[in-house]
Amino acid sequence: MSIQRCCPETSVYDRDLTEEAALFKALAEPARVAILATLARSEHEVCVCDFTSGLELNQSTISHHLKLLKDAGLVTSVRRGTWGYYSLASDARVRIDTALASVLPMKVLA
Amino acid sequence: MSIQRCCPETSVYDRDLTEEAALFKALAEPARVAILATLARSEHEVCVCDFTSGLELNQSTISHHLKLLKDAGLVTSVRRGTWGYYSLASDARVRIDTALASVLPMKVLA
DNA sequence: ACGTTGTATTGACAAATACCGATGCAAGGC
DNA sequence: GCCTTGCATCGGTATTTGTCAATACAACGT
Repeated sequence: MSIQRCCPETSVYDRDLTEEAALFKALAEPARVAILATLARSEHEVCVCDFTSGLELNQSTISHHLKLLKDAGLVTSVRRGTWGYYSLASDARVRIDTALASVLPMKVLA
Repeated sequence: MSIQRCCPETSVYDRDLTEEAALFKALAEPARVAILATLARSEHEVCVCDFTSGLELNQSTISHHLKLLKDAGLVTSVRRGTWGYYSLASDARVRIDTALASVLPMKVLA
């Protein structure tokens, strides 16, 4: 009988990935991806009022999601008068791509 | 007095993005990204026992995370004897890239 | 058959989080 | 000054989710 090893032992990837997970967590809600998708497609900054009228959520809930996105560094905000405007952070795409690459690196073709 | 409109009205992106959000939710936990990172870097399938010994989590917790990843379609599993082996789903990378592109489409350079 | 072993599942609990109503705040118009 | 308006924040509740202990299950060795 040969040795019935369970497997060619693999060591678990040990780099800390909490930052990457936190970034993905910001994307883990439909309302937030809808906000990001809107910002990514808009030429200009987007008024908060557009989100409160466009999303079927309470105004305070939308404010909450905007805050989470801002905390994640994915959006920036400006206040002009009583209105608030949000834009996609310039490095949002790069940061997500980088995080994704940390998890699933592209295979280098032989 | 000109009309003090808040903004050039922007409509919120209206396609349903719950699927994309669900996919990102699978990536929204350090343990799960560690599992994916391990699978992505392994030549072979990885034994569950490697995760239970490599991650500082209860065996049932790891089994739970593996299930979530499997439900998300990001990993596949095989049972061989009493051992279980997990692999990265072949389309995992593509599915995530596609989801990300749905949210943040690449800008087409003029 | 019986015990062992590796993994999945169940149940319970705690922590995190999404949601809303109410309130606070800052800016503008009167 | 006061009222209105747009947004943020606070407080509370309900849902989700991460975690573990205990148990179930399936395959193997004896």
